[in-house]
Amino acid sequence: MSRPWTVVYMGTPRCAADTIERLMEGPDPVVGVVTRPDRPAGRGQKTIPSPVRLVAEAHKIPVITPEKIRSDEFLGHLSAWAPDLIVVVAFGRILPRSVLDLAPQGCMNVHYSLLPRYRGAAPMTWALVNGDETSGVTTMRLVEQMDAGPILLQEEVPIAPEETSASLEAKLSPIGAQLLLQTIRGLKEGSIKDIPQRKEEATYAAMLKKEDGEIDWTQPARVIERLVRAFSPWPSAYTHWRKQLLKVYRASVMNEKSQVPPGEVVRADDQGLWVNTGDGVLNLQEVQLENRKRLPSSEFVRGARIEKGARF
RNA sequence: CGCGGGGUGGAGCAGUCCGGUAGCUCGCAAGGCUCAUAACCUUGAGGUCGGUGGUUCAAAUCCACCCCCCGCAA
Repeated sequence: MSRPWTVVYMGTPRCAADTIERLMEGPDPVVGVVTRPDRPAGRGQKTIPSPVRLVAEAHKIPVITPEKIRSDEFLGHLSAWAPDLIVVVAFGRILPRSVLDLAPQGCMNVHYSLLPRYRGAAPMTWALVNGDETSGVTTMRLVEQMDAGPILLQEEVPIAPEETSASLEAKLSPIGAQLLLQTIRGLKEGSIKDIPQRKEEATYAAMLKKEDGEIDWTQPARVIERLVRAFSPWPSAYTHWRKQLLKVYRASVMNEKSQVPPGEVVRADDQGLWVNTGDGVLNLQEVQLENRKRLPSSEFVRGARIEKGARF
């Protein structure tokens, strides 16, 4: 096999952290890491380092957290590291031409969808919202246009019936890491060739907005159930009850119809919280009222004194 | 100093404003009923009301500080 490639890694969240750990088990040394600056997070604006930063520091790899991607300072750092290859996983920033062209082997990206479908920030979530039966992971070369570069390798992964964004991410993350190693190996061997994306088949997975999680009770039960799964655990599907936010973490479609208006409680007992929708009854199985703990709905019902006829 | 809500038998909650017998829906135990049951009836056990200090004849309740949990925001 040919000589190792030095790699600079860019990424931020949990799945990117898992991936760099796997990458470091491979033959190619990670010589530098770029991640988002520590941000105030959680209550009391405590500053939290990104998951990728924690991993990098634990392995004593140099880390930079540039505020500006388009700066000479940033380019200077990258050049000093002189990477053969730049790997980008869920970094959350668009890279300029100058960065894309910096490494001899270019920039490679791991994306959690079967491109060209679901280009963009939240591919797994939107695949679940749409009720897709499969998702997947793609490695590709980065180009200036977001997620539009040539595909290197791709692996399809089935979506389980009760899949949530959290479970799908946990599933795709190691597969992506594996695919990344495989891609690098293949590129060295010359066994992989670029496959241009069919841009006419491209779809876009927009960044999630909180309001996207608001439940429209006139929708079919199965559509709402998918929304609940897709937005679990973040940003979560929600509705309102007595002027308070009620998050819904788990729901299941009941084989039952009701004549009451959509959003009305059909039944509330130790079997859960049954609510009518546009086309049938949905059982909210796990909920969380504002300021309270996340609970099985049977327990929520006990304390909240919510009854048949209540409206969301 | 980002904003806000909460901690009450094993679970989920009410009671706190206006201090005075520890309450609700469940769970648990025993007994009853029943062909039978996760159903129903009766009875019972189980609590230093997050902690410490203060005010008071008297504190779950009022005051001060501390610990823990959560929603918003990011």
